[in-house]
Amino acid sequence: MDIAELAKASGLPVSTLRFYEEKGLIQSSGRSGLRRLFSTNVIERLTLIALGRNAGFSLDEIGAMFTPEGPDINRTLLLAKADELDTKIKELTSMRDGLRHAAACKAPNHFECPKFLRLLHVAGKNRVRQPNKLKENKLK
Amino acid sequence: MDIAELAKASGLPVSTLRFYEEKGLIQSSGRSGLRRLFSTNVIERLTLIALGRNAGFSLDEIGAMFTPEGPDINRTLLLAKADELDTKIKELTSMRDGLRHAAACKAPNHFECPKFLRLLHVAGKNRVRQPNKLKENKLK
DNA sequence: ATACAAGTTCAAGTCGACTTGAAGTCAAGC
DNA sequence: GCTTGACTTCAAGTCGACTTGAACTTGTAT
Repeated sequence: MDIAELAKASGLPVSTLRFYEEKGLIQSSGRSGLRRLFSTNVIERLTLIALGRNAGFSLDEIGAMFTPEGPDINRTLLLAKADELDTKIKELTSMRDGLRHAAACKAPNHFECPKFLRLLHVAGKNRVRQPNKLKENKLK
Repeated sequence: MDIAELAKASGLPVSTLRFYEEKGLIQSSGRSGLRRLFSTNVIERLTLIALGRNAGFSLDEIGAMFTPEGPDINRTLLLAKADELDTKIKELTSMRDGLRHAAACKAPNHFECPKFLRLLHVAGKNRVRQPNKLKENKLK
């Protein structure tokens, strides 16, 4: 399929697809004239990239998980990333509970509520920078 | 306390603290000459900001959760954010399972493994941009 | 043959979240 | 009274992840 079809199928702008190809995250299976041709499996790959981004991994990190540079360097990396996710899941869970509690709490301000403060101190490590919202493109 | 102490206590660079103050995310309780003075409760606030960032919220979103602009606009917002987190937690969980499986799987490549593909398709929405790692500053 | 929509390249621009640099202020120690 | 070091402001720079624009090529449709 051509780049427009892939864009449609993946929900990503063509500019992003070209950008990802340049970065080596996906590859076109050939050209018809100038035009890139993609096989359908890149859709899966794009989904995986989206998942990784959503999980907070950078494009470079995602790229590293794809390419099997060594024998099982990759395997180790994947497990390390899975562990990172475990940590993050715990953090998000306390954050979520904290928000729910904050919304329900009677205390004049949350910093006076002991329950909130407890939640707040449970998490309190492993901070990661991460800005920028995607502007409305759903995959699938 | 002065800005250097706060930096030490929070693990954040002073440049970040000034930046956050400019953005209205924290406030100094006064000045001694030119120098900002902070009360210790900003540490809690900074922890909260860190948590929010880690959860994928932008500084503006975090700011919105703090300021009680209306009567219970805030409450609604907090609950909405909590729901976003629920979604994200589910996604991260499948991602984590996917990674663990991928690390263990015998299939020649993961796209040929049905279990992996199933996991892959379970999540597949709600993508969010988010780059940039923090360069080693632990809070607390 | 000719237009045109959709593809292409490459350079430059944008956005959020900070960081860095230049230039100035000021209390404390010599 | 002068240096020093920690603070200050304000403008500009950086980084990742894309997006946009200008200029060019090409396969179909008239």
